[in-house]
Amino acid sequence: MAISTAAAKVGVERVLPALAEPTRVRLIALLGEGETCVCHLVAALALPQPVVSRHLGVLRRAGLVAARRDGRWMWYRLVPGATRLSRALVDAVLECRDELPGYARAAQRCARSQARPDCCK
Amino acid sequence: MAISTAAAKVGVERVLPALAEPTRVRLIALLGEGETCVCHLVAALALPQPVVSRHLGVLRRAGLVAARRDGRWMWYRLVPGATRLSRALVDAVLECRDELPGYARAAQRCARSQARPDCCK
DNA sequence: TGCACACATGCGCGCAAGCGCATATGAGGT
DNA sequence: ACCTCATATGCGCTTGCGCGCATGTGTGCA
Repeated sequence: MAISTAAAKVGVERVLPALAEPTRVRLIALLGEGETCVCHLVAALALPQPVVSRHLGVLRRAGLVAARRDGRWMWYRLVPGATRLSRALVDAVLECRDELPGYARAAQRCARSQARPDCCK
Repeated sequence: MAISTAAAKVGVERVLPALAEPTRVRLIALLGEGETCVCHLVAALALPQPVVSRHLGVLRRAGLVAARRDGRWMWYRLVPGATRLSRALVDAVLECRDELPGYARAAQRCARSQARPDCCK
């Protein structure tokens, strides 16, 4: 079962502010590639772990992503069809992820991090 | 010619923060009904005129709306296809405008304001 | 049970965003 | 020219947000 604090009814006015942050937009874009462990997201964005964790919490409370625990690791994924609005917004972001400043490098770092066999099993 | 300070290349990171404000989302929703004079928007939202004007400025600089002067009045409209992203975002907002808190009353006040013949000619 | 690791959260600070207020700008009318 | 009206903008203040840092929580392992 997911942890995700059961956001359920989030509402428009909570989803849009969640996407107002460049780092959070990049997180959405990265998660568009598939479920990802937090350690890889930290490596991808080259930011301190508490910063990434906080942003993930905002996205989770906005109902945009969900978390799953696997041992000591947490895996985050996009929530596919939370709301029509959130679906449309996420799709819009994913469609233009190549325009995001620094996204290419982040995705590269994310892939490199996932390739290392010494983390997340 | 429109006034709109030529936003041209706006970018994702500027469009999304512009939509992070509930008042600005309601403005987008109202303008989805068609070109509207500022005085009607002020009446619709029941907010001080400088507040509305400021939010319109943010939306204009984000490339989401454009302004046209008609005598002493300013008419604002949605910019249809500024970016694929902005189009998708605006469409998403328009599709869920009925979920916006207080939007129904605002639209009603906007219609009433437009019905009065003693303003905006 | 004690430690190590991965992640989340409380606290304090600095900065940017929004608002209220007054004022500037631009257009029309007399 | 002067005044009026509609809208935009400068200023000071308050509030919220994001960050750095330290610490708490949950899990696996010995």
